[in-house]
Amino acid sequence: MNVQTATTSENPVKRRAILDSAIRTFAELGFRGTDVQVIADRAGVGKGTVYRYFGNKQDLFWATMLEVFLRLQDHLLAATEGVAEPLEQLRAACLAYAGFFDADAQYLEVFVQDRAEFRGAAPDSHREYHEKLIDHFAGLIERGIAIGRFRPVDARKTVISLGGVLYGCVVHSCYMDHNYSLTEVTRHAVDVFLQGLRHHGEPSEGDSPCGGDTRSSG
Amino acid sequence: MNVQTATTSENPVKRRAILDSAIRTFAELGFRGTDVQVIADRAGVGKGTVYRYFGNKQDLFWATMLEVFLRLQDHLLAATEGVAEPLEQLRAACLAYAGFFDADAQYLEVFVQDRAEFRGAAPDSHREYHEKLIDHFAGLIERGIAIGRFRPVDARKTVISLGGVLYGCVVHSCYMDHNYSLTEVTRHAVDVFLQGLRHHGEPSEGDSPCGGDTRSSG
Amino acid sequence: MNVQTATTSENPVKRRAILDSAIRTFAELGFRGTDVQVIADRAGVGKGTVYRYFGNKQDLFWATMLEVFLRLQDHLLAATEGVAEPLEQLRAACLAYAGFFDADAQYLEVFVQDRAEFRGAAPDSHREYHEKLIDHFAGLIERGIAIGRFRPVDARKTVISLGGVLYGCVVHSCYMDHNYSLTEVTRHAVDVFLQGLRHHGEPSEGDSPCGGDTRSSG
Amino acid sequence: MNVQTATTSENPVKRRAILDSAIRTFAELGFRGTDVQVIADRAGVGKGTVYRYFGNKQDLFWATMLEVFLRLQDHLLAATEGVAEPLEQLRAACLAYAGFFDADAQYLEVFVQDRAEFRGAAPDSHREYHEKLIDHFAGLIERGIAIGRFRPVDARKTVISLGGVLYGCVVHSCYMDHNYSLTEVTRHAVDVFLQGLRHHGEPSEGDSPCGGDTRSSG
DNA sequence: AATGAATGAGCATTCATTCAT
DNA sequence: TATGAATGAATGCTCATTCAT
Repeated sequence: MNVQTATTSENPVKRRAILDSAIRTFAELGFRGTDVQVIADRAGVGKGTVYRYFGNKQDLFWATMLEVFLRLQDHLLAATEGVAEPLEQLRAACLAYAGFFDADAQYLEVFVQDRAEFRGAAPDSHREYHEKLIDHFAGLIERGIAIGRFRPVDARKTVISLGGVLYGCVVHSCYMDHNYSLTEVTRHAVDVFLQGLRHHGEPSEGDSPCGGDTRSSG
Repeated sequence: MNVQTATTSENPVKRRAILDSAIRTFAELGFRGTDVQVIADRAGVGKGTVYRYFGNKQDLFWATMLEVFLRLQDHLLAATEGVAEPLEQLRAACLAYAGFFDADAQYLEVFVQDRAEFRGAAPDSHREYHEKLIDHFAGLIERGIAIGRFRPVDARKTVISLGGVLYGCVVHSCYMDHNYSLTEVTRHAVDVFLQGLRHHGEPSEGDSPCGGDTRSSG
Repeated sequence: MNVQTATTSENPVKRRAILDSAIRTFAELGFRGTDVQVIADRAGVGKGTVYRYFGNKQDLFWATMLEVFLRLQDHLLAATEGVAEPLEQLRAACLAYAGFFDADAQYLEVFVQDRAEFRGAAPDSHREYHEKLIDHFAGLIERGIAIGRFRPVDARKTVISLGGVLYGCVVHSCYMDHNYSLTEVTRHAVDVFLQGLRHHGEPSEGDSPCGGDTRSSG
Repeated sequence: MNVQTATTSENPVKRRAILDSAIRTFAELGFRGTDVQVIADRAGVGKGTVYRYFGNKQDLFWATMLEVFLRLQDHLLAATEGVAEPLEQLRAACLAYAGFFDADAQYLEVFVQDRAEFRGAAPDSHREYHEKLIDHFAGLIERGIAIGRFRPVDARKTVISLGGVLYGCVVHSCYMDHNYSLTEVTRHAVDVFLQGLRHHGEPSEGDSPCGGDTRSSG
């Protein structure tokens, strides 16, 4: 599912090593704070090799960002694979989102750096990946609406809002000394959000209104 | 409501000029990308003066961040002042949040830089401000629960989640080529979220379920 | 006779030290081969100071080149000051030209670097200095023609040719293992050239045809 | 007339391609500014091949320089082949020199780079070529003196001076905004110089004193 | 108190050269 | 023999911070 921009004979092992090193280093030091030499050292290659493979620091960062995005995407799709119910599929994706960043904080910081340094400016190729993922989940919501699970909301706008919700919860979680974990906060937000999305003709398909732990604070 | 760290005689006009210049410059160039000389130039003071007033670049940034936070806080409190209903007060605060950053993108970028560069690490003084604000809105929710407006959720966790929702919507909005404005996306998220927060014994207090434009996409 | 581009308070002593260091270093290592750090070290200032005073390496070089040009110009004008006869004045200037570069080979190499790296491209300000000097000597030749000392040649073209002759002799002198010194070769070329410039109605104003050492090779 | 340093089997076509590419690239970018990769690319060979054929960048440059020198030498000798009169032969050689560089500015820049980067330092083999050429023209002048065409000058010194004159005129020509072409300036210098070389017992062998265009400036 | 000249550590990028294939 | 991937030393320039005036 990954892309290979390799024009000439490139060693995929080295490419991967550099990318892993870049994720780690950009996450740790930030984009501006990262010395490419450090990435090279940690990847076990010469600095020149990094430039051979990725052109310059910015392109290297974008390749890094895309790599993280694709890993996230794989993670999300895998998490929703066996789930049939639209609402439960959505919830599964949301929890997978939280889990992805909770499991590896490096990925989170790469996302943050991307926003801070480039403000969403990215090669068009990246945009297309975003679009596709948005479309995927918008379709999911459309289906949920069609079968009466969701209120008749603007599906696309809802996906984008939900993206903001998820992004904000994981990124913002570092701010509070609260005892709630990243996943906990995100789960709560998702619970409430999905509850707000539900169609009101029927109170609920199960017993609990929106998942059991709404009140429990862990 | 501002803080004065001034040890000796300081000119508040100059202090304010530097702070305004810092907001503008950090927002435009980022923390690492900002040359303190530029801040000084734009403030019309010497570079040494900037260091006299704020010690070093990082402390200057934190002072800048606090200034923005306080302006946001003033804005939020002002927006909720006359509102009686807990839910409507909450909604008003949320919309004020969106409006604050929509009106001046500089504030947004300062927030983003803070997260990217310092990851929530900030002097304890800042923390206290955050805590107070969280407490304020947690109290609001508690009251809403008490009078049967909200479901019996964990108030504090809900405030923190809502903080993430708001932060995420405004910060993430730059990513999509979507036609939705920052405010629009945020309003939608807030609508859904607040709807999910409502107590279900009563369908709604007014006519519209959660604000009129849930479906409209313009 | 030097220019001071100083906009703010600059230390002329430091400026001069940097310029001297730059002449020495560019001459020794060439433009591309020169590390600005070396110039700074030899000048006894920080590298940042060099950039403060001259902006960048190229501008520093041009300032260096202009400095050398102005020193040469001073030298030429001083050498011709007391001489009345146009032809003798011209000869004196030519020998002064050779003497200037013979006395300090650094100047020569700076000229060479300028040609090699910038191919005559230079700020307009430099051009004006060149023009003025050419005009000066063209006027001299015009006068020599008017009083019958020189053949009726194109004065301006002759000055430019003579410039080439002088430049070529001093710059080219390093190529041969010949025993002739830079000055010797140049003097010979000048002798022959000036002889070719003379008006032929009168054999010579003195006894020797064009200077005594035309044949001597020591 | 070319040299073959080839130790083992070398492809002369490739060698020539590299040399042509080197002439073009060194002329365009300068010695230090030239990336050997570019030479290889333009020659259509691998970078390793360039190193196989020429050892290192400096040796490649010297081979390039020698190639240009030999082409110039061929050009000069060809131009003087049918000319009998020593003075006219000399003049023909001088004009051929100007024409050589006027026709292809690349050659000129290679010469300039050689002087700037290596200051005449070159393998002894090169020196021998220079010597031979100097001897050739010195002999010409000796003959001219013997038959009373030239004044009794030091022939060798005169050749070297003339070399400087020619070199200076062509190299220096880029400096002035004057309207004179490289050839024009050189021709004028040569006219005057040769005129100054003439024996004065006889005013002239032809009608014009030193070539027709001494005054014309077009 | 206010200033800005001076500093030098820090970093992105290039390119000559090597050597495994 | 020919190649080009890999390397790391080298260098132009920036900018946070200091301190003499």
